[in-house]
Amino acid sequence: MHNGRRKVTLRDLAEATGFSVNTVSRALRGEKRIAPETLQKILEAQARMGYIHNTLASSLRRGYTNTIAVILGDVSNPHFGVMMSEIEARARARGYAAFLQTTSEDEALERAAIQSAVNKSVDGILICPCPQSGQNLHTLASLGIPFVLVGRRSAAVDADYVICNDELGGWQATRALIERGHRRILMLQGDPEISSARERLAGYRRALDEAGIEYDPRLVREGSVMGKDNEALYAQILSEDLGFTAAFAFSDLIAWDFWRFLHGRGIEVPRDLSLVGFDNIQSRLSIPFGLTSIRTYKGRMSVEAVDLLVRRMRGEGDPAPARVVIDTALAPGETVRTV
Amino acid sequence: MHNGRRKVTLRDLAEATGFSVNTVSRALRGEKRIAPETLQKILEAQARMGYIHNTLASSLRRGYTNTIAVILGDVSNPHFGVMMSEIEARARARGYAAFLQTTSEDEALERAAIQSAVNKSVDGILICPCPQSGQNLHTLASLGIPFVLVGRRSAAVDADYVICNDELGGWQATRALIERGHRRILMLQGDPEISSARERLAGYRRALDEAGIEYDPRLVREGSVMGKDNEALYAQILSEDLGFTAAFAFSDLIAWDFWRFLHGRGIEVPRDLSLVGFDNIQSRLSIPFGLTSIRTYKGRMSVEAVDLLVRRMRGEGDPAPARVVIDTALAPGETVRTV
DNA sequence: CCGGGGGATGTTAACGTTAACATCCCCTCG
DNA sequence: CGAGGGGATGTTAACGTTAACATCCCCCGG
Repeated sequence: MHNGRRKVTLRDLAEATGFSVNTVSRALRGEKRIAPETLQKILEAQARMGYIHNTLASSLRRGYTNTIAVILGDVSNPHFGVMMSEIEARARARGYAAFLQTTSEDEALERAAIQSAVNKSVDGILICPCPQSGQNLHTLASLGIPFVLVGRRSAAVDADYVICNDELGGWQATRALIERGHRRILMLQGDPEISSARERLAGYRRALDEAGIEYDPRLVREGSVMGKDNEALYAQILSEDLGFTAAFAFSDLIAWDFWRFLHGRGIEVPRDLSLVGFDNIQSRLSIPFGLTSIRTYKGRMSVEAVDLLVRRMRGEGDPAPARVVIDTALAPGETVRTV
Repeated sequence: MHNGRRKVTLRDLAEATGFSVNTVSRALRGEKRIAPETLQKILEAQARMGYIHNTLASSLRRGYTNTIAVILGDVSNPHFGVMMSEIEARARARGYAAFLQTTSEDEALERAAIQSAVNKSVDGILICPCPQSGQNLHTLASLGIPFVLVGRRSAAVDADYVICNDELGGWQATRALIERGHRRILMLQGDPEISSARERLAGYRRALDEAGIEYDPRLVREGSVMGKDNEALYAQILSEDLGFTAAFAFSDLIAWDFWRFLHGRGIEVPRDLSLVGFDNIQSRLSIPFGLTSIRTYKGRMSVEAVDLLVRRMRGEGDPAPARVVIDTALAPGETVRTV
């Protein structure tokens, strides 16, 4: 039992073993030119004295940290929770620690998160940009630190990105409803400031076009990405008598919110309204009454994003921005009814 | 636009403005004894040259990092996702960055996570100990770095903890079933190596006792905490003809797994079996067919845990270990049927 | 027998910041 | 008018590690 009073440093080990600080450092890092018995003495002293390597000092001297920052909106959303989990695992496998920062989809918090990551000298950043993040990304790009956009892209910077095929997903969701006879489909679009919201809408429109259904802009409604405080919006929508028989929500979270709201008004899913979400966050939670959704391959996206970032940090690979788009798939559930 | 070629340091600012490094440092930190025009010149140079404060060097010199590590099993579980989100927000409000590390409920990964956190000189640690983590906690305690257990406690160390009242939760869940006429209640206990599993079982037994129902150990089954690979267990349980009409699962995640398994065997919830989970992860996802569960107050737990840790890091407060237990509540759902 | 090569270790400086201490100057008060 | 005080700034060393370079010694080959 050590009385954690003062930290044990390389110098302490050096004094205890009679070797120089440098020799101790090299021994602990596993360099070759060390006599076996020297190594043994040093390792023994390390264990006995409870030496702990100081990554701060090491990183300062070496100039890199083997750490990446992961900047996401909100890990309380299982979609991001799973993404974080997968990213962390992949990063660890590639020798990097992953540092989570959350933005609550707020531009100022995102700016602070980037700032903090850069201050900490992370070697690279994975970021799912929040709405209005153009300036932040612009700043980030000017810093010269490698970064990869995950889940959303941005017109503000010509940067690497790894996203799912949102246009396809939007098409698949809408198509699933059209095939069951729906022709007036509400779209809870989320925030059109983010690319995935715009592209899912594009897929929605393409599906309508292909089916010869006229696009009605009154059926497309914007809302907050995190789904907070959307009740007024839902009430407004119901009051307008738009005649829709189905809804496609930007995310499962928003779909649940809407579902709960409808239930409170006596409107049942799928009896009175069919519903499709996005992200398939119930992949693990899947239950017999599951929400029909669009599956995104979070594991593949995470691996691609981490590996791409690792290549950038190492200066390997094609210098042109990589654009990785991973197709989505329909995740059948029980919330779509034939009309 | 700067060509991020080389980092701009205090020395560069000093040379550019003609002041000493120390003056620049003090100016940027907002110390008082700085002439207004000096401050202005320095701030201008900072903006112009794109100076970025190096937290590594600063922390090394100052001896603290204003960072805490949060060590959890698995953020892909919304329960932990929400906890992380709440902890991060509270930590930020108290002036600390929160660093997430995940263990996958594995003792070796937990050890690595603690090691990594300590290497990074975090000022404190919040940890939800995995099964078999006794030795890890013991090591951690010997290091003298402040830490607080969150969500689970441990017999291995007499440390601060903030947990929910698992015994009460277990009682509430079981009681809810008993009140609806159930007398043979399966308990999917999870891993009895963790305190919450043991205490929820204690609550289960107390509820049975109070109702005069005999305890049948065959109805209590252990399983993996993360719920992975429990299918064989579920099959085994069904094959035993135990005559239970209800089940109480260690967590919502395990409840969902079991539910899905049952559905695959043609057994419907709640028609054929009533089901109660724990954690109420659907608080946000709540739907008309929601799982009956036990609500844990994750926001309060997070605030208590962070605030307690902050007190420890500052050396304030009662030196005796704090034991914070926050009561749970029944979260009514649709998965309990009267028999 | 001597030069050279290479393995083992030591010496020194540097990473970028901060804190303690020193200095300088000007203004005020006795 | 001189001592003293305090504001503004500079000098120096240190945080703990690592890398470049230097040194020493032993052994081998010519």
